[in-house]
Amino acid sequence: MATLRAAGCRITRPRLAIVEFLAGRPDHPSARQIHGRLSEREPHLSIATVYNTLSTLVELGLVREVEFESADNRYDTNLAPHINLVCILCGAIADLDQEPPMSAREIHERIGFEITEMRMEYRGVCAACRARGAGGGARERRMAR
Amino acid sequence: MATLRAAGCRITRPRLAIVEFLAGRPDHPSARQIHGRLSEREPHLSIATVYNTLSTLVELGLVREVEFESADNRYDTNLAPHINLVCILCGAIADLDQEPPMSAREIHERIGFEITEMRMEYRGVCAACRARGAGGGARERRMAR
DNA sequence: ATTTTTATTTAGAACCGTTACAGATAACGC
DNA sequence: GCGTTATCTGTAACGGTTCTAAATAAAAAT
Repeated sequence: MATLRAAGCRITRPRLAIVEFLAGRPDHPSARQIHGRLSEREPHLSIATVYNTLSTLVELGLVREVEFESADNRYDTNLAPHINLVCILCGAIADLDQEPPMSAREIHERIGFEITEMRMEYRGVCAACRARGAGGGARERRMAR
Repeated sequence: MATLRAAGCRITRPRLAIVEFLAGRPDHPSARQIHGRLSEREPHLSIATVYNTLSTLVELGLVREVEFESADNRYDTNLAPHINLVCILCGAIADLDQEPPMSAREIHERIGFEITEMRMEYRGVCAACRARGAGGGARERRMAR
């Protein structure tokens, strides 16, 4: 919020709602999820505003946009290096703090590629879904998308 | 090709063209790139056929579909664990063989998450683009998408 | 306080990669 | 060759995201 103000952004009702919503969640909600949830108390909130706000948050470095296969983009407030554990059954995304397997500096020295962003993603079945006895049928997998 | 036949798939002209095209490329072409290139000699090749064929190749485990941010999906014939180096200027994608930072077994033991797929992606500027003196302007970056 | 400025919001259309569909085509088994 | 049916083609539909123009409201100026 302070960062927004410092950047010369106006503090508006939709922005407050979206930032508050993001602050209270450890998972990685999608634009659609944010819009769906907030619509209950902000009936006129436009999906375009959600995208606009997320985009300024990304520009300010407060949030990271992450694209997943066959699913909506997710918005991640954990900016430290970590692995995204994506459950292919329920769609939940959890973080696992972990350094990347090769540092940006090492890659730069070895092949001259200059890293600006690193990402690690593991897909599979989360503990909850396994406990629930979900065998991993195609139907459930489709549902999670 | 043998795998296709073994799976009971018919060997058709479009399939031959697409498999041959993929075999001769170390990069990760997108469906659109494949279609664009092959259209020169196969003028009636439909984009739908490219997607269909890629999808069966993925099912047979011959190719991996990889989704990238702000870009078409790419189809990767390197099935070993590796890092994808994505150039944000020219869009090139290179592989860097590298074991993942934490094994599937270790994650399973620690938090009960069962891995089916791992992915590592580093984004940045490739050596060629840096040599070319591309400062990294917003215009070039937009072009690469 | 009121007015002015202009960033932001809204609703809806446009966009674009991908997928679904229906009819036409052509591999493969006989 | 012939028939069966998987596959292909062209096009429409889909869905998440982005764009646009008009309306609104936050902050600055008066």
